[in-house]
Formats: sequence, structure tokens, C-alpha cells
Amino acid sequence: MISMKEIAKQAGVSVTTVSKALNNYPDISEETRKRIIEIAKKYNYSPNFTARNLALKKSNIIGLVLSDIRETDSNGNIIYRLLIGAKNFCSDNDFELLIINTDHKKQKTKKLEQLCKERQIAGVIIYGLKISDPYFEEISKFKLPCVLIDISIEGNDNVTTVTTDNIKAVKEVINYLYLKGHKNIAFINGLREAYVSKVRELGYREALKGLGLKVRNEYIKYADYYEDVAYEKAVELLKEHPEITAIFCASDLMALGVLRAINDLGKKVPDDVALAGFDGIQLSEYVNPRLTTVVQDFKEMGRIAAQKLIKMLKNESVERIDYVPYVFRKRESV
Amino acid sequence: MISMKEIAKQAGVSVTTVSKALNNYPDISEETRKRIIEIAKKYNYSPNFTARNLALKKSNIIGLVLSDIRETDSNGNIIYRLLIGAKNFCSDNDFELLIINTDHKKQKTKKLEQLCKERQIAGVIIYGLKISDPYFEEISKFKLPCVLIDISIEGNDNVTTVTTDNIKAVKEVINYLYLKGHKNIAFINGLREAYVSKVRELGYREALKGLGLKVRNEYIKYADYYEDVAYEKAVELLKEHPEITAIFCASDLMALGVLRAINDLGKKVPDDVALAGFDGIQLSEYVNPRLTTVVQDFKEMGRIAAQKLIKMLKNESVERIDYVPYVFRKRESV
DNA sequence: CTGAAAGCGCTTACAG
DNA sequence: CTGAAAGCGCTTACAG
Repeated sequence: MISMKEIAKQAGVSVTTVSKALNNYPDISEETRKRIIEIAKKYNYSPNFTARNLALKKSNIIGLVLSDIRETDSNGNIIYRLLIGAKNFCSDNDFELLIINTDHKKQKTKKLEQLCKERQIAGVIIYGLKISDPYFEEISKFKLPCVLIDISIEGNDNVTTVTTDNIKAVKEVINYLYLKGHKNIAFINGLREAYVSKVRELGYREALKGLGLKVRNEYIKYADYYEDVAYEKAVELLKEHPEITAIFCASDLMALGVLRAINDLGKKVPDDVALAGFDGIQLSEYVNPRLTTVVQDFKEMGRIAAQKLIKMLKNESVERIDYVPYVFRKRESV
Repeated sequence: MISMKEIAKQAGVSVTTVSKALNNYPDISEETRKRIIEIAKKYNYSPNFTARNLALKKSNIIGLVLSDIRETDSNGNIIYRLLIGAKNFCSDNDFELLIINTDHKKQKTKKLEQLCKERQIAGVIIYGLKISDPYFEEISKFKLPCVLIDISIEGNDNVTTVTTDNIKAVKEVINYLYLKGHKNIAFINGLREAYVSKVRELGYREALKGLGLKVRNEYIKYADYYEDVAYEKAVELLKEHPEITAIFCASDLMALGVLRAINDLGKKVPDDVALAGFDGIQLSEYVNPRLTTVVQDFKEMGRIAAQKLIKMLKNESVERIDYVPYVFRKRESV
């Protein structure tokens, strides 16, 4: 609870001198510096960051904005890893990480700018933002440094992106399915409004074209990242198009629903229908058969995002978009 | 970026008046209040909480201290739910939640008190603390309000606890196993230093006694909450004591290891060996057979912890210990 | 090398 | 009903 004022009194110097001594300014005699540090230690002094930030008109607080987060465990896994990655980097660099929950509705009520101002947030990392969200619009003119995860926006130098190279990853999956003899490959995509959905669909389409296969729109379904919806869509697909021998899902969770659907239809994975997912959630390696999937490195994504944001805060130059390495894990479902 | 000073200028009043108007003090004429609020809106004013907190010498920041967290997905699930629960409650009550990572080693370097002072933290919620940790000692004389999750300490009114009624839950499991005809029930416990391990073991012992069964120390193993270690311990147990027909694990993750062990020994769950876990992680309902377990409500635990801490900060009275309801989920593994 | 003074954006007892 | 002044704990140009 001791303040600089108190230390100054004890040391018989001014607060200015204490501040300088404690902050390693050069223009302090070794003798007084030592004395001051001694006293600080003795009274277990720790600086008041709040006051410091106020005086400096800057802050060391980074906001991790989570938008429209579904509180499922699969999602929890992902967010937890992002969080840990970002948090660890922040800690190592004397930044604080503040979690901010929001959703489409809340975004209409209060602007991101205001949220940040109130809390003296220096910059934000955003996850879960959709193209249709109010913040998406706001971000295009945002004045604070901002790192988007899994979504991209152009024309504002304050905003950069960290993501997986979705197109490359999806192509790898589709090419592999083709290599395994599949020609009729369906695609169960996530939420239309999600940026990654668009990109993954693009990858799917390009991959098919690259292989000389026809893209059939009937083979593409949207299950909004819900396991149950994916189940339904898979049933539809397999009933209406019995020629389908492989299904690629834009998330593992959806793939689990599809797996159930295939089983319920009396078919077997991978013999009757091959199945591949995306994300690399824990469950993917515990289900039977184990799921072939693209394992994203969310912890690293969080780390890179924090690192990038801190660089931006220091006016160091960064790439507009960074791709975090993924691993295409081939398992028994294909 | 506009401040009260600016608003005051625009409105032709003093900063004092602006402060009072914006904070709904009664001694302001309706007319000026309206004018000030108008201007504040027009310029999209938002208060600087940092300055506010400094002036009031209080803070609305709560620290969520995570100690020695294993970055596994199962753990991630748990922490994510705790976090969401606490975070939601904080948001609804105008408190901020700051994540703080620590571990046994870090705890030796810097006291919790100092961590809190630096960041102007009003109180803390702590998860993952062990009896052998430096903070445990410090907490016993802690001056800030503190809510411990899954660990208890007596003699300091600033410290309270939120947990599952582990003894009751464990007894329920053991009684159920007995009801299913099992008399030789082994117990694979977690980390000795963890408070919940002690309590769950107590529950196990008491349950057996209550049923008139003998407690055999050879039936109790410690796998430190590791899946792999649990695998090894299960192999030992089943080889050395073939009469064992049921194994209860202090965590689901360990139960997964045990499940593998049983399978690898050519036995079947539940016919040869019944298996029960603890926690209710997502995997517990996806494995085959699905795991009988005690489903803890971590989100609620986080919520209650935050609620309790905020009450303590407001000097309202709270229970020394709160039990969060759990659900004993009977599934095919028993 | 040291310190008085002004300032960061807010609050609040006090006087008028 | 309104405002000047002091204060929260810090920093930093500036003067000596």
C-alpha cells in the first residue's frame, strides 16, 4: 500500500527523484538510487500501474474480444487454446489481457471504440467476428490497433489478420480424398456469415476444379457448425445422392454429427463413406474411427496474434496477414 | 477521446458539475443535467474508468488466478467453463475479469499481494491452488477478498470457498457400484497435493465403511490426474488384484486411461470391470462405453465464485463454503 | 544530480 | 444549484 510519496519521505528526497530512481533514469546518483531501492524493497513497494498509465496516457491492456461464442466444449477447447497462447505472450511482455464478451446484439448497443476507451484498452484481438456484425463495419475505420483471428479486412492499416491457410488446407484434404479414389465428394460447410466458411468453400471448389471434377452445388450444404444440423444434412445428402462416397466437413464437430448419420443409415466409415473434418479438436482422436482432420494450432494463433498486436502498438511493421501452420492428420476415417 | 473537461467547456459549466450530472447526483438542475448529457452523447463521451478508479481509490477488477494449469483439452474445458461463468457474472455487474497465470515457481518470486496491488485488483478467484503452494500459505493471512475454487482454508474471513460436495458425490458413486454388485472397488486418485484428492479419498473410505466393506490401501493408487499414469496404475491393480470388479477414478481423463488399460488386458467394461469417473468432461459421453461419472457444473462454479467475491467486496455476508450442485450421470460403463 | 510544478481524467468535501 | 480546490499515484519538461 506504500506509495512513492511515502518512499520519498522516508528517503528524504522528492517524489520526482523516487520516480526516476525506480524507473532507472540515468540522472540519479548511485547513492540515492540505492537508498531509494532499499526502502522500496523494505516496504514491499509495487507501482500503481493505473496511475502510471493515466500519467503516461497509455495502457498495457489488450482486449481479447470474443464474439457470439457458443459455449460448447469444442468451442471451449479452441478459445481456451487461443487464450492461453495470447495470455502467455502478454505476460512475458508485461501486457495484460482482458476478456471481452460480445455478440451481434450487444455490438449494436455499444461501439467497440467505446468499450476500449472505457477500459483504457490499447488494442484488441478479435475472434468470432462475422461479416454481418456491426463491429465488422466499425473495424474498417478503427483507430486502435486490431488483430483479427480468422477473418480479414482490407484498407485499414490498423487491422491485420492471423489465420490458418484454409484454402491450402482444404485443398490438401480434397486432394487426399481424390487420391483415395473418391470422385463424388460432398462438403458440409459452417455458417455462411463466417469468413472461414467462405474461404473453405472456395478451397473446396478450387480443389475440385484443379482435379478436373465438376463442382455440384447440390453437394454443398450449410450446417452452421452445429453437430445436429450436420447430422440432418448428411442424411439428406446420402439419401438424395447415394453416389457420394466422401464427405468433408468444415468442422470436426459437424463431422461427428455426420459420423452418427452415416452409422444410423447403416453405412460404415470409411468403407462406404469416407469422412474428414477440420479443427483438430480433442474428440477427433477419440471417436471410432478416428477422424482425419486438419489440426489447427490455436495456441500458436493466440500467441502470434498477441505478438503481432504488441508489435503494432509499438509501431513496428507487421504483415497484413499471417498464416499459422496447421497439420493435416490422416486417420482411419478416410 | 473527449473528457469531462471538454464537456464542461462546451456546456459552460465546471468539471465538478459535469461529473455530478453524469453520475446522477441529485443536486443538479434538470436543465443543466440535460444539456450536459446531450453534449456527452453528441461527442460520444465515455468515462475513463482508470482515472475514476484512481480518484475513488477502488477498482472493479477481479483477478482469476489460474495456478499450475495443465494445458490439456480436458483441463481447457473445465477452465473455459469456469471462465465463462465468472466472466458473465462480472460483465453483468460492471466488474472486469483479469486472467492471471501462475505456478508453484512463479509464486515463489512474487507474492499474490503484489500482483494484485500492481494491477489494482480488488479481489481474486483462485483455481488450481495446491496445499503445497506458496500462495496457500499467503492466503491464510490475505487482506483482499478471495474465493477459492476446490480448496478450502480456515481462519481467515477474507477467504471463502466454492466447490462440489465431493464427499457426497463420491459416496453416491461408490454406493451405486455396490448396488450393482461390486464389492472389490479400487480407487485411482489424482495428485496428492490437491485438496479435492484428499476429500474424494475421504469420501471413498467413508463410503466403503458405510457399506461394511473393508478399506484396502492396496486398492488405492495415485495417478496425479494423468491419463497415462492411470493406465499404468490400472494395469498394476488388475494384475495384482484380479478380484477387483470396479474402478472409480477421481477424474474422467484418468478413467479414459483406465478404459484403455482394461481393453488392453482383454477385459470388457462394464462386464468384467465397471468404471466410473469424475468431472463430466465432454469425452465422457463420446467414449465407448459411455462413462458413468459425476458431472460437475463448472460454469455455475465460476458464476457463484464471482457472485460471492463481489458480495465480499461489498461487505455483504457470505457462506464460508458453497457447494455447487452436481449430477451423478449413470451411463454404460457401470 | 535534484526538485517544484503541472498534468493525466476523474471525484468529492466544502463554500457560496 | 454551482464551482474552486485538493486529491488519487504517477510522469516529465524545466529550472536550478
